[in-house]
Amino acid sequence: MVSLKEIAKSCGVSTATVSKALNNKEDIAKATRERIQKKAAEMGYMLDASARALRTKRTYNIGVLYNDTKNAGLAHEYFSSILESFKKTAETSGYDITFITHTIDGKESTYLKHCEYRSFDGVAVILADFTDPEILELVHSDLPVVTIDYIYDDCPAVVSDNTRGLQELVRYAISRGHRRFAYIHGEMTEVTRNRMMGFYSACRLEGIEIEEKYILESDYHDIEMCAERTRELLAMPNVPDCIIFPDDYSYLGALQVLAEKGLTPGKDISVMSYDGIQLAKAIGLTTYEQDTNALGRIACRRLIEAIEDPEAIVEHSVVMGKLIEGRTVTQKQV
Amino acid sequence: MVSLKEIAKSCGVSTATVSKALNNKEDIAKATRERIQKKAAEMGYMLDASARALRTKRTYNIGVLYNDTKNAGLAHEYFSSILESFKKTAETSGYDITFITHTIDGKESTYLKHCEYRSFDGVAVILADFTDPEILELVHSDLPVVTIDYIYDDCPAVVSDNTRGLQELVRYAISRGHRRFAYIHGEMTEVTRNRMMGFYSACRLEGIEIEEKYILESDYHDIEMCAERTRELLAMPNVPDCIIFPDDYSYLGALQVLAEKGLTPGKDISVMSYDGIQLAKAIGLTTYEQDTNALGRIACRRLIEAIEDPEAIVEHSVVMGKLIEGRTVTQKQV
DNA sequence: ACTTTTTTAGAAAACGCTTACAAATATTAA
DNA sequence: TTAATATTTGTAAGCGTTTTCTAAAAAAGT
Repeated sequence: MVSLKEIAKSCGVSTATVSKALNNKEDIAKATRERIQKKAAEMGYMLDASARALRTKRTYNIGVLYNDTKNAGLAHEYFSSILESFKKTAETSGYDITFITHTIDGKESTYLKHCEYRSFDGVAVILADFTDPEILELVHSDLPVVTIDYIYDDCPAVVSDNTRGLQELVRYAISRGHRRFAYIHGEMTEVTRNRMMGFYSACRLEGIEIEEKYILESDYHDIEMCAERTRELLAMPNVPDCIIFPDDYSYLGALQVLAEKGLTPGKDISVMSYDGIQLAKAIGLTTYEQDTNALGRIACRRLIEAIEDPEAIVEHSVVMGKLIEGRTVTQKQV
Repeated sequence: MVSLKEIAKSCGVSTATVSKALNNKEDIAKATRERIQKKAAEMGYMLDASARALRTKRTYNIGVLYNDTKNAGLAHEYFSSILESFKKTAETSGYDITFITHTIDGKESTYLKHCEYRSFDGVAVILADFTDPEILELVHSDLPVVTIDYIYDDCPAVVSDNTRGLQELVRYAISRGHRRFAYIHGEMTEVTRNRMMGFYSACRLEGIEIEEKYILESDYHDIEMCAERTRELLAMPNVPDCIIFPDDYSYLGALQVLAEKGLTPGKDISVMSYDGIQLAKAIGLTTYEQDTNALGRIACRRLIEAIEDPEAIVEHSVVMGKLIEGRTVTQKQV
């Protein structure tokens, strides 16, 4: 490719001058600047990211980490949708996105090492086992890090208001006359704990008793397991009148089971879930939509702030979602 | 970070020697090599990718391009699932994945420029408007490129056997007694053309007449539009007995419409679609599963071949899918 | 013991860029 | 006009690697 040197030669100036001209530095005459920029464009000049990075210690490259081993990874719409919005925001700020792995040169390594190798300016941890020592190491390094849906005290985080989400769902169902809830929740992560807090507190506030047997653990994004739990639930003597599922996607498992039993959601039984992915809207599922767009955007902004101003105060942002009123919660007569 | 120089000092050798030792070059004594490697590990040395790239012109970084403006982008399970498998393969071969954009430094640019800027070793074009001049420019540059589901003569490609896929679907439905087909297909891309070829040829071979009015154009991944087309179809005087939809996801739109009309798929009417995403399996949809795993893996292998051996012959691989027999195609009495 | 060959290590340049500092030129002040 | 100041350009070093070529040391042949 054509380099600074060639432009310098062609313009009869030094490479320093060319560099300054192309970077719009102030200590260069306007006429020269323009002449050089024009020439550079003509010659099809393109900056070499490696060379600049080597010199400036800035890569304008952000590492994105996810290690959702168990389930869907990228295929999880929640994740991909956050990533998409993160990427867009990064793009307009001049940053690129590279996936973090823990292999370097085909050899096993650690996340942190990989980040050092690539000299990422910062890192976003989006969907991960936040107790993984390798991730802890990364988070506690001096690299700027932002986490999504998990809070470490010392680094910026963007979280969804999971507690409020479940509160709203429960209150909505109560307002439509439901009293006997079941909650099939996801695996016991921080997110789940928050949701359960919302669930219990809303019930208590409304004076509703929760029988423990109606609280079942499943997994996020796991259609099979969710189907199984639903089957268990429906086999109980006193079937609840409203079931809350871990997420929209896993609800698809339940959908089948309900059909088998001849139950129509929104008529014979009420169901709600969480996420608000497109699929949910398509099938009219009542759910709580996470604002993945905001999550990605804000996370990216926070990270870039942290990168560009190391003294920036660590902030934890909470992003509100909204109830999507589908057709799966019946209006009961009182 | 600790650099070659510091290891050199600490070991009392030159940086050249350290470099050779760490790269397992032959012209270094085994004892020194081991001593240096040990020391490097102790000191927590990590290679600097920028420096190496600057010197060697190899970044071990692959650019991935998708520009699915209209619809889902990353959220498309077909895409994310290919990407996931591509990424895994790249990882084990020592390559990282970075998204290609057409902004550099926050300013509009072109895909090709961005690739030059980042010095990608190669590029994968996965989901894109393959007629976009910017993409053509990229593909016809001298960068190694692999395309997925689209073939340019002069660069390696991995494609799904779309023609065969539709043939199998049609033949399956025919074997179960269907004769009156409707096909709501996606927008007119190469993929769609291939699928239609499969559709028409299978019908012809089985001596089945296709009425043009039963062939409707919709979009991939567009629930709304698919619902609308389905509605149109169901309003026709002679409702077809088997409808083929663009893809599993958009079928969700049809699902609603069918329910409205009181039609149960697999009982009152038969439906099939394409992709074989998890969702389809969950709801028992008869579909043709694309082997996204193989698509991603093979694409990555081809690309790395092209990168590492510029003389490698250009190969186009076709990946077979398989029919997923769900519960949405009835068995008719003859 | 002396040459020849092989093995091992180092010196130095280069990759493309930025930047502190010095130098040259133009502008203004006195 | 001359000195002081402001503006513009250039010099050169350095970022962390790799690599070619040279040199020294060790091993092998005579």
